[in-house]
Amino acid sequence: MLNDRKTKILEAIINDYIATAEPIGSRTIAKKYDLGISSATIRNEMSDLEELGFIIQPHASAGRVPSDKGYRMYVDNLMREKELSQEHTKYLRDIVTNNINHIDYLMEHTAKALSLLTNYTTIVSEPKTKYTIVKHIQLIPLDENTIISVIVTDTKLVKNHAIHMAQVPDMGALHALSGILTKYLQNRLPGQIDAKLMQDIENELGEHKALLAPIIDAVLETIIVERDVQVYTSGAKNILAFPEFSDVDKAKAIFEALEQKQMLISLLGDALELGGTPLQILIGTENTVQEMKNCSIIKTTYRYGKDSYGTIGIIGPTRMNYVEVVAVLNGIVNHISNVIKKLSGG
Amino acid sequence: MLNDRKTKILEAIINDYIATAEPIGSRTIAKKYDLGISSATIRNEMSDLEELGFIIQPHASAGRVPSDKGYRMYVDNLMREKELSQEHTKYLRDIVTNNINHIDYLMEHTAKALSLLTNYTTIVSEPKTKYTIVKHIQLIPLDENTIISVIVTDTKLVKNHAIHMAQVPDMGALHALSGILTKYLQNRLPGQIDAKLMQDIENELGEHKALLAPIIDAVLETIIVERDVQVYTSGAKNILAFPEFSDVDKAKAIFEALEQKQMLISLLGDALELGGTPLQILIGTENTVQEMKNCSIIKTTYRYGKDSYGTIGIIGPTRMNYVEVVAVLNGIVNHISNVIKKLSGG
DNA sequence: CATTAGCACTCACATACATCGAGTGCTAAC
DNA sequence: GTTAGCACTCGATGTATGTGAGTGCTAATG
Repeated sequence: MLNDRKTKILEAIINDYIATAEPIGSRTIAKKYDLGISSATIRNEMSDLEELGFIIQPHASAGRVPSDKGYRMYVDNLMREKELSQEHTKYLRDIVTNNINHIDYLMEHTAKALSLLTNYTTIVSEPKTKYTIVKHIQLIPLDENTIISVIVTDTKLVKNHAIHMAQVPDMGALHALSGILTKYLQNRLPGQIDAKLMQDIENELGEHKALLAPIIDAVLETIIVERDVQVYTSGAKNILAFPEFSDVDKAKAIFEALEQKQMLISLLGDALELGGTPLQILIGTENTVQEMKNCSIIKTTYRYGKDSYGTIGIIGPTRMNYVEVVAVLNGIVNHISNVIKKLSGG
Repeated sequence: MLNDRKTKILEAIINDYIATAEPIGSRTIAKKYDLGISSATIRNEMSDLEELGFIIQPHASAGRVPSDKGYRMYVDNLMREKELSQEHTKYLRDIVTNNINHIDYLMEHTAKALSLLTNYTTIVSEPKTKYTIVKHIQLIPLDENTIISVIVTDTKLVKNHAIHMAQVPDMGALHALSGILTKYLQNRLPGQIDAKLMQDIENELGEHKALLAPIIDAVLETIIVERDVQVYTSGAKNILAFPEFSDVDKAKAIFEALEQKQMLISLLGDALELGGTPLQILIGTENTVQEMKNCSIIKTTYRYGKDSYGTIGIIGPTRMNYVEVVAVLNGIVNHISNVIKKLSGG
């Protein structure tokens, strides 16, 4: 651990660098922060801090810049948590309450709001449960040769598929078929849909057994959630505002990464496994994505109903405003969890 | 109209500039294109072309660059349409056939495919009809105090809303209620939902009349399509690859514009009114968005079922490859219309 | 008389070089 | 242990100069 004075100096460097993106020199610290010591003393301390790996000198005659290790120290020990302002709290709560019933709107607006408040890039992943199960299947006629299958899961996920056929059964038959399908497929895990079950359904469907295959496909597609975890991104353009990405090539690398859904998913990590753990901060090379080695990501999981978790992450340069982002993230996650709890009773 | 030689020179300048983004000089043309005239003659002709406004000299000792008027001439008179390669045709057709039943996947994958093929930015707007009408309303129980309302429209749009209540009616009641709601609200335009109709429904709903308000809200939200025209964007990062945007500030301006949904919608225009018209090309300042004055947009409408149209636009620098983009756009639009026609028989 | 060779001229861009200043490390004095 | 002082480093900035692609104009040419 560092002595008090070194700590203060490191903190000063980090705060200044977060604000200005310019290397900080000893004289600047001496003038700006009233530590009661001269620039020469600060120079000595900075030399030590560099030897310890907390700060880096970009070139011989420049000031110092925090290293990943420096930020890590800051985040773990120096940073004080901040309360979100009343105004922002209200803003986020309104977003959540207005959109809580539409998971897609909620995610879209949440992502947008967070990137607006923080001026960084936000990614949000759809909530998932370990095992999604079907609660209800409904067949709805659309026209002479199309029916829509609507599948509702326990996670309020509603998926619909169009099924084309020569002649659509009448309303009554469709309703009966919906009942049969729901009865057999309700509460099943994918592994439990076996040949015997299929045979049973087919028998009961009778003349309409041609419907079975497309429905089963639709059900499997719906409950095997990995199939399409939605990820929402917002505020990618904010990247361009930071001097560290004023080189177009660097900016381009980040943008390419951000358009790769698979990369985003792995960056956010598995919300289910992270479910319980608190907010996480990955600094620079601590995340494994090569293109993101100059970025930090702060992420946390939110609870959206029983056993259902999603992840929200905010990406910015390593010199991002950790305090602010942590406050905003904690705020939004609490709002979502609270509103959901109030609605569903747990 | 220009004489043959001027035309050839203008064409050479435009082709070269599209390929290289560098101003073209008279010597370059003389060497590269075998026009049988010397650079001096070309200089004279270029001087005329500049006077006529088709090309511009960025500064006194530079070559020439096409003006918006030059591109307009090229697009209207010089450009030859190109067939899309077999490989790309197949690629696009597969995208369409694999996703045709999921309008959201279709749009997402179409946008992605187009930006991949063209290396420009793609925006796609959801198909709409002038008047969306409700075909079916279904209430589905989710848990003790939540039901899901599923609203299916004639455009295969399926929207769902969660409705929270103290005590959810049983399955049978929900089914009956679905029938009543469908009966009254089916085939209505928003303007036709008046006080009298509401009263009729309320009477028939009896003890469940508390359901009416949220359902009506959901229906209105669904059929008043302006409420949320979805717009999908893909390949924004491609902007960064063009030297005309190597200045980060210019790139940033474009990105900000691209994140404004309202701007995109107005840029694409009203698909319904454009429905019949062929592909459109807006060059540079011909579009009204200030930030896009160095960009061209090529857009066209696709037909997604009866009276249902959406728009696809591709945005690039004014020196974009018009020939290629036109071929790709015509290709995808035909695929979508054809597949839809085959499926729905009209 | 349209075309072209030739030439002086222009101007963005690159290169070289001097200067400046923020910042450092080291030493010696306090 | 702290600090004043100083020589030193090196990126950034400014200035001069050269280079080359490109032009417009003029006079010669078939």
